[in-house]
Amino acid sequence: MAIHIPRGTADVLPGEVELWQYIEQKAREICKRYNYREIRTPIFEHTELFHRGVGETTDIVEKEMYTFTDKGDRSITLRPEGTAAVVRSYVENKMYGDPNQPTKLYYIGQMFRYERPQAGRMRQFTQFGVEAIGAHHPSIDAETIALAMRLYEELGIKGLSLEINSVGCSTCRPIHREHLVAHLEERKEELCGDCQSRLERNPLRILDCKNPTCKEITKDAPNITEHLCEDCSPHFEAVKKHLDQLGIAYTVNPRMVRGLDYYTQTAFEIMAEGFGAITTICGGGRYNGLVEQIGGNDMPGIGFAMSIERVLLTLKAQNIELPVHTHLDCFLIAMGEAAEMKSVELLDQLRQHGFAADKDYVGRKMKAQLKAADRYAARYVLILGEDELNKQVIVIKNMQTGDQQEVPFAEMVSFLSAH
RNA sequence: GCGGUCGUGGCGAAGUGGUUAACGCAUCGGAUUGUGGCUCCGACACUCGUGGGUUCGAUUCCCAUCGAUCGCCCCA
Repeated sequence: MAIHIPRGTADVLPGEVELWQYIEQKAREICKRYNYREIRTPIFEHTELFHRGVGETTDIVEKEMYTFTDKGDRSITLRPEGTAAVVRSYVENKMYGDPNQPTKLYYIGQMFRYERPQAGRMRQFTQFGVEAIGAHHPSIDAETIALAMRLYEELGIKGLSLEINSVGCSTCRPIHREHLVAHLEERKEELCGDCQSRLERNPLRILDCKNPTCKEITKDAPNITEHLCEDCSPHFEAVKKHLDQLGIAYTVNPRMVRGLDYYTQTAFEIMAEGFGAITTICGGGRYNGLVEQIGGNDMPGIGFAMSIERVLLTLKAQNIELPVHTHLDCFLIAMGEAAEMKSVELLDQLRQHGFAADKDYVGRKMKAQLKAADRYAARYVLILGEDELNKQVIVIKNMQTGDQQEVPFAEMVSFLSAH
């Protein structure tokens, strides 16, 4: 029996991988312009990192992690997200000591979460993420949001919408939490089962529940934005002003609560019209307590992550063709054994001069070889038979025009370079 | 973790409790001894997801399982 790919994973095959490369290249480009530099951290980390970083009560930590014990009896976890690891590295490598602050980093890499797969949700998926650590200024909040939005725009994605919120900080959140719990306690019995348990553990999340009854109950519940403290409130206002200045449209969604515990103040999501039930293609926010949580000093940070898979699904749903071209410059056809021998030398020459070139390896007839050249979208077919070999020339055929001419071996490369 | 739909050649897709399981695309060959994209002809290939059950007989019916896919939850 054949062995099957594990559930929730996918092979990226030639034909599609070019799209990945294009998006990754675009992401790297834009990061360069915004002065973010790449960081590569391990695929696995000590489990403890995510417990402390992401939060004990989150779904990710509670039920979605790939955790195992290694041969040294360490608890290891395949990273479910990128931020905790980047922050760990920031602290471990003392990046706060670098005079260039904030530390602006980006990553592109595989993440792992044990979930039921569906459109846009895989067990192994790829995130492009950005982190700016060491600055509290609202302009950096706006900048990270802008970076994501500009990338989508440059890829041609339409129907983008940005939702923002402030989830407060350790000063204002407890106050809001009190108000919220007091409001919800009155109708506790009517809440859905999930929300009843959330009431004690993470009441903020009830605001985000999709259950109609819960929605009704939370309709006039106090919003966090009403309780923002003297630090958070002006910060949020300033972030909005900066977005206005950048001409980036947004809506404030006071109900948006992100599912990772480390978020403080700014939280945002970018949605796109597209595929299936999932519309969020980017999520992020500020995490001012995280560096300390992971053992560093008191440093603020902000970042986002987007799934390349979801970007691809969105592009596909919107019928957007990325400008990726796969073609061959030259396809060599040799007739007869002597010509075949010479042709491998010529083929190697072409490759050394930078041409993408190939030949037939399975003994096809000339007609079939021309068809193969067509399939490879070859610009030129080079034909070498007995006659040509004797005359030390090769026939170069332009596949678009059909024109062909004999060119001496010595002039083959310069002829092709000139065309 | 819960629910819906679905598993037949490389791909797409019919179909039946009973000898050789349609067809289309693709591939290879020929028409056209060394010239592609069109046309015609021919050829090739299938454990009918896996395991078990019912039956004289199962790809078909039943059960289980695995997988795919979509949705819920959650998230990117």
